[in-house]
Amino acid sequence: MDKVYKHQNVEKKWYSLWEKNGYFTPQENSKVRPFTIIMPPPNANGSLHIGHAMFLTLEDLMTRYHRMQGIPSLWLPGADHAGILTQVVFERKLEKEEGKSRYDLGREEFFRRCMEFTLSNKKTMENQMRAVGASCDWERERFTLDPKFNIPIYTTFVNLFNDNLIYRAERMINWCPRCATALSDLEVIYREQKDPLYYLKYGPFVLATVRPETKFGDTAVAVHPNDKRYKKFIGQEIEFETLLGRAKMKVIADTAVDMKFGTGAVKVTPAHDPLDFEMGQRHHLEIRQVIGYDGRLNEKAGKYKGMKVKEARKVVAEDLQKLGLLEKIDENYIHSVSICERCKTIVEPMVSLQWFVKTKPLAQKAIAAVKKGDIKIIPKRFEKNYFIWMENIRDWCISRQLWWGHRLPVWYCGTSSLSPLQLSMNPDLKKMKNNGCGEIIVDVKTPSSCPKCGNKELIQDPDTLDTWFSSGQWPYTTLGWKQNDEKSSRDFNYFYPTSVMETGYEILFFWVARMIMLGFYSTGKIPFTTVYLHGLVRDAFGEKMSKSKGNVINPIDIIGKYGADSLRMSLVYGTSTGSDVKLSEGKIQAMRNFSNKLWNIGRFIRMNMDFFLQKNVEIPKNVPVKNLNSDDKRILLDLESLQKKVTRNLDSYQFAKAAESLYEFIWHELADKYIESSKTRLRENDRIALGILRHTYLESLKLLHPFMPFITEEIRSKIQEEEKNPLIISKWPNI
RNA sequence: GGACGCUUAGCUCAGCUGGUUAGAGCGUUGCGUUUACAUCGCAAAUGUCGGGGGUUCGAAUCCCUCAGCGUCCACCA
Repeated sequence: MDKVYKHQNVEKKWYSLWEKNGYFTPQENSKVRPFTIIMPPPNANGSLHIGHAMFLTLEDLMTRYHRMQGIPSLWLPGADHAGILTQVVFERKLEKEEGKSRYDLGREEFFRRCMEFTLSNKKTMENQMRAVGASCDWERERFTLDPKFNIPIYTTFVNLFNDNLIYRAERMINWCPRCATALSDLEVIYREQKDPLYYLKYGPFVLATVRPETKFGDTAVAVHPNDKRYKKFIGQEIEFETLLGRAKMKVIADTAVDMKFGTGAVKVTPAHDPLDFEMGQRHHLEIRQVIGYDGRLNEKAGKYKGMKVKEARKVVAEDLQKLGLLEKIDENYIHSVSICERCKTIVEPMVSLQWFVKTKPLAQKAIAAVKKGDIKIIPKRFEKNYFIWMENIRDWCISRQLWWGHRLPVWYCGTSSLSPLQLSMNPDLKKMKNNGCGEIIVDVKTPSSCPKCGNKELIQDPDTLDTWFSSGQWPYTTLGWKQNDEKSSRDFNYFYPTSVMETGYEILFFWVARMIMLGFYSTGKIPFTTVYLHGLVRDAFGEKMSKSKGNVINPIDIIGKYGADSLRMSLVYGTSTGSDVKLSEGKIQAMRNFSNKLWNIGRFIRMNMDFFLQKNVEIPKNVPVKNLNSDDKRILLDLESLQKKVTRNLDSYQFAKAAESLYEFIWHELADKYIESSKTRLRENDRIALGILRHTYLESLKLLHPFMPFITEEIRSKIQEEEKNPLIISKWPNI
């Protein structure tokens, strides 16, 4: 054995041995309830980052622990096509490397290239997951955009539609002009910034707005019904000067108006503001769209047509000033603007015909499942977040004008049913002659003809589904729901509902909440019984890791330098559930040192075993029961309490505590104390000392194996030749 | 605006249901190489446990309050 542990020589060797021997594939046993984790599928548009290493470590740890307990344990790996994110990443790459846009390639070619890109990333990531030591069942590996998932995903869509839980409607949505798609509320983030607040003269009123460029879409002025200042105007029509000549506008009263803000009177632009849209609905106001989907003003803005929003804002304000219609500007107004989560472009609220999931009825059951305790969220404090969000949930816009994703299972008979947006974005469809009756067909299978008029030339909705609509069904689609083959239904019946959903707290709403809603809806069962949430991995100073800050710790580099075991241990040790983890190279080094300590204990034992062999002293295979001295008794007692502690901690998801106890025991009890005190005894060929030492060490290796699988496997093979089974399938101590 | 979390040694954090001199790792300082390991061992130093108030025989630990930091949610023109 080398003086220093060299992970480079051992990690690959053990991984391929485990994989080749099929240890990752559970042996089904109808008498035992399995342990199942569905891996949160990493987005296949880059390579493995430290966040992935985090969940891989935790999930592997749980899987290995249960596997060693003799429970059929399935950890099902996968990859996510990650709709909008991958499209954005790939579009950037295309622009950078070839100077092309997606429109240059055309839809089919773009999809094909994007698939090529995704599959190649996916392959890289799979090997990187192997390097971390992930003992997942590759035979059951899944990919969200695999065509075989079309049927289950479409089935859910069709069922929801038939139950009136999916509907198509013209609603206010978030529009990203850069990505050219609608976004759900969750895909929008807010950024605080300072913008001028303009006070505009509207006849007898002065109105405050940050968006003078939308004034061409104004269809009313609103005041609070109790506002004494404006009471006399309510219900009247005022006439006043504008940039495009004289205009008339109704004055409405609505309680949504805050009397204390600005002048207490507000311009109402139903087409471009969510609050105004709602007011518009209540007062039956015209929705006058003045900003196009390209982020530019349209013909309704007269001479300002074609200007981008930002430019128009400036010019309009200047022109208003010239005409004396601008009373004042508050330059220090701070408010939050909504931006696209993926490309950081400012999002335009727009009224658009899209598809929505009616979430309230789905949320009720999902809330109840957690309230009743059928699903447990760890740490518990996140339950409150979950409840608050679920109780205030809004309908979910699931149609995207992207090319990368699942097409909607919706067909139109003729072009008349397509939305104006879809027609403008798809020139081919616009060119088509409208030769249908307008029927809308929602079906799992592509319909051959219109059931109403028999037309055979149906048009599939060009939109794609929100990526979370498919990943929200991940726990049951991966296990073969609606796959109609024997193995799939066996898997579904045996492994579903799954045991633990382990993921980052940042996707509790995006993903976990939707899985609970859709899982319940589609299968009538909860998708998992426990949700375990881990924190974000940050740098040593608590800063978020990012390429621009240069503080990124790349797990693959770390594995090359210190080994996967050190990385894994450093992601578990000294952390607390659901809290962010601070990681530094120093911490990883500390764990590498621990690996080396562990290695040298093994080396010390091996060395003594060799001395015994040379001297023809029999090496004890079992723990001697007689003639134990106080050191022996003490270490055995400590070992027993360690076994209990680690088991208890793992059962209660206290992984850090388990790791810390192991570290403490192995280094400071076994190495520092027991080994030191046994040295003289070993020199005198004391078989008891070697027997206890070896036994204690081998038992510790078992307990440590889920945390540090490679080194434990390697050392055990060196000091326990008589055992043919590797540690990965060894028996966890019965306590 | 609402919710949640954090504030304990130079740094990163344990201290759960209140009870002897407040702990660990890293770092610092001193000493050390006998059958493993210098990626090591032994030893030492360092804290009015964010401020204030309360409950209690007793509080880092429970309650109230203030402050700072962080995160999430929300349609503040």
